[in-house]
Amino acid sequence: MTSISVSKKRVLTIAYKAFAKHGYKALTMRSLAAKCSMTVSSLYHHFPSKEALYDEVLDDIYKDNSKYWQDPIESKGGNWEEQLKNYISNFCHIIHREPDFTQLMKREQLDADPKRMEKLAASVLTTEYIGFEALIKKANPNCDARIYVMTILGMALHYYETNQFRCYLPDYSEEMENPELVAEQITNILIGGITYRGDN
Amino acid sequence: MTSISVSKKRVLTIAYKAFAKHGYKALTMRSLAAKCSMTVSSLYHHFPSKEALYDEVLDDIYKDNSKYWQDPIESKGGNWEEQLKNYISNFCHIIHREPDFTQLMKREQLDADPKRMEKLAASVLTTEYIGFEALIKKANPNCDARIYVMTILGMALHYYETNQFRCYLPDYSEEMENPELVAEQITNILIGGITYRGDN
DNA sequence: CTTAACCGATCAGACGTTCGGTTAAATCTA
DNA sequence: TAGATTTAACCGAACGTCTGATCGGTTAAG
Repeated sequence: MTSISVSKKRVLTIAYKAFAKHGYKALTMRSLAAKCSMTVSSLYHHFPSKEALYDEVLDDIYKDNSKYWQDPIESKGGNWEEQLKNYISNFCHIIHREPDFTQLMKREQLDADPKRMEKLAASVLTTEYIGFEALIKKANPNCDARIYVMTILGMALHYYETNQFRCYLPDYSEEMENPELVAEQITNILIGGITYRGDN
Repeated sequence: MTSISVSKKRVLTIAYKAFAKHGYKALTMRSLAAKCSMTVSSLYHHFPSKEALYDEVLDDIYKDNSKYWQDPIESKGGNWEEQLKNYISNFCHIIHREPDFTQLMKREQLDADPKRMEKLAASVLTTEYIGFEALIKKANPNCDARIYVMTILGMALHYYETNQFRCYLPDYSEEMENPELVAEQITNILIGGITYRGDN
């Protein structure tokens, strides 16, 4: 079991960002090679094909990013309000810090290749999903937790997915990117609805 | 001022769905021509270039879809709870009915061309955005309405953006696609938080 | 002397685009 | 109204370029 070479790891890192930015089809092996300061043939020394390279990128980031979600909800104790607050705050910080991940996942969803969808669901989102669903059920055992989970995650995800064009909307300001602020607004809604005022 | 020809309109309709499904780069003029049952040269009779064709598609759907959002929030009267309920229900029905629109807009956001972002913000979302922001401010004058609007719209948008892979998650069922059900769950959260029970 | 890493040159096919036609309906003119 | 001319819609064949991929090398470390 030989460990992964340094330069191969470097290609994977650069390809990760490039695929996220341009998409699979729009990123060519030539432009990727240029970004890596090597030739196309060198890329093919490390990877048998463009698709295999892309798959390795996905495997890599699924492995890297799954650990973010492993932070167990129960670990810090507290009632469900505090656990929810921590969870949302953590979630907002991660997707704010890792825009490439969010972008690439969204491209995956749009292209919707069945095999890759299955992989995505199995590797990243089931652990993430199940833990958060349990928390929701604790807060409200009678709700449809499947729908609650997806819509709630969508609050943060969609918010940061629109950061490229949000600046064209009225009343934009820099502070709107602050994950702590966003997490607080979302948590307020989740705890008491849109009329809720955080300082009770 | 000659009106648009039938076959050109037909191309625009087919291209709309195809661009939404595959993205700009992945959809070739040859495959589009095949979908339209014509040759590539015939496409170039109607449009000067692929990019011009794509721009016309965008102009077309911006015009077509902006009327959906014109349904004024105030029109049906009622307090803010009822207006919110109507708004969310309408929103969920639209994005459930028009998956191509949601998909293409998401691709636009990912590619994030500045000029197209500006156009998107100006043509579709400002009217939509301003009306909904006013409703949010009516419900809670002290909240950060800019963040509330984006996160709340994200609940429905992200939910239906994930419909291609949601079926791989645990406990999936067909009824989860029903826009009336989804709208109800979202409205419950917005009115009273995740612990709220609709039947008060 | 094996091996990993890299390179330049090159391939076949796909790509956006152009060109010179053909057809049939619409419009104009005698 | 009959014939001439224009126009919109379409097509097949080709152009130059870009694309993913291959091949036969070179270099340097183990």
